[in-house]
Amino acid sequence: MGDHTQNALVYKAFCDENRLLIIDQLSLGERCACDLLEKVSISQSTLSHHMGILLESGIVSARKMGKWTYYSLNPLGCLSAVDELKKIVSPKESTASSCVCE
Amino acid sequence: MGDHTQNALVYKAFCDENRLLIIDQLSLGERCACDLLEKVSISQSTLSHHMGILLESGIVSARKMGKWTYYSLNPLGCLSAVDELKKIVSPKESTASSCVCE
DNA sequence: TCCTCATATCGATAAAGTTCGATATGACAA
DNA sequence: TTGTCATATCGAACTTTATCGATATGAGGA
Repeated sequence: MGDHTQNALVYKAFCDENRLLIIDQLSLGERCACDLLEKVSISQSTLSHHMGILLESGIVSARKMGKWTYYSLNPLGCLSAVDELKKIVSPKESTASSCVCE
Repeated sequence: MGDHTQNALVYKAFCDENRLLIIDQLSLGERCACDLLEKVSISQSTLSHHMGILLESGIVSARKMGKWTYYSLNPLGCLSAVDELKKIVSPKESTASSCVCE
């Protein structure tokens, strides 16, 4: 089976409402932190914390340009998150039903 | 955009290693709680707690038969989790790039 | 009815996560 | 070099989550 430690990190991106709001914004295109800060009502340090988690999950990339940091969805990371989820929930061949109840 | 409160609940299913182990087992077929307990090294009360979260996320269903409870992946819930994730990370038409940095 | 067994719920504790204000860092501009 | 601005990091408060043992619930069997 897959790497649970890594997968747990990936799907952590999607289980906080503020991170889902941030992802909403990034799905509209690349955004700098100051833009995200305007759309989501959290402090600058909290935003930075969430961006760290999103980067760690691999679904977001960052690009630094002078003073600014631009964030965007990472197409490969997103594809991989969806594909892996598909695998996680897909029925698999089992050698035997292990249930011995009854 | 989607319902962030609900989505956060759905993806919570996938961001804990023990829940991913439980899902692994259920992807092999329906299992009763006693089977799951043998495969995942947690206490009975902890398992029950995780099963509650998995049921709430909609990706697992429960079926009671006498003393036993049988758990299985809910195909509709799983499909919906994958489809919704696809939507969440898919690029969307934006009326305008809001980034006004420089 | 009474006992046993499978699972859920309760109450407590410890670990992890979210949030903030304050401060550090590092880039550009004067 | 000095100041300003964008972002990251730190430290603390608070909330949520994971975990456990103990107990409750509820079904089946004796």
